[in-house]
Amino acid sequence: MESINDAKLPRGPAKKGRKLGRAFYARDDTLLVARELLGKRLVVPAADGARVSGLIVETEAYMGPEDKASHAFGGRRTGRTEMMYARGGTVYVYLIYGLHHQFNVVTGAEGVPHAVLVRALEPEEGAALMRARRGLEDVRRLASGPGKLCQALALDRSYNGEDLTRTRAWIEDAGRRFGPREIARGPRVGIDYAQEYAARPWRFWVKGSPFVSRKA
DNA sequence: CAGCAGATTGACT
DNA sequence: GTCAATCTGCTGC
Repeated sequence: MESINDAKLPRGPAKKGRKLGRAFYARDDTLLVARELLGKRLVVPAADGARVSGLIVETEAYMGPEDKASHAFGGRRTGRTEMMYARGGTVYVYLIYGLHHQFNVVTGAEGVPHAVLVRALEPEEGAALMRARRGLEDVRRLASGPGKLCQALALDRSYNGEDLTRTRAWIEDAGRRFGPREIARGPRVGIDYAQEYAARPWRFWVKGSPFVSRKA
């Protein structure tokens, strides 16, 4: 039986501006995908076709059904979490605290409920539109949190189930590569209830970036 | 800067 | 009814 993880990534150096393909997301090492998403560019075209984008500077890995912090812990399947079981490269967006959206990238093979939460962006294209949507000027605060970046890029539940290899939203190589010394890792945010999983260092961020949701 | 209340929907960890 | 992968605006140091 052929595994989806046998899929090969494009050989040679990653090409700047190239949209990431299925093979990037479909790997079963979700922690690796979370790390490698740092420095990639999340792009969401606006209604007029203008690009609104930012470099990913902070991510978190969620790995159900083992991970007590995951919505898919214990194999839970509900209307909300169903998309976590889709194949890698699928978008999982949900509403939290009744008002904030959270943008996740599903990883692994279909049936494996792993995902990476994108927690912060360094704004690039469309900063003016982001400022208007966020109602503030400071570029460091436009997308420095999972709820903030969804507001800045106008990501809502209509993106749930979207395919990142298509055109409604995607992630592309930005020609940025961070080595181990440029990446920090630590416990995930807001999951104190997750017992032994609360301390797992499954949050990754670009060391020293002023665009992350928190420095430590 | 820290601490906290409030907003408000989905799931029951 | 309670709490959640959050954020803002307020109070008070």
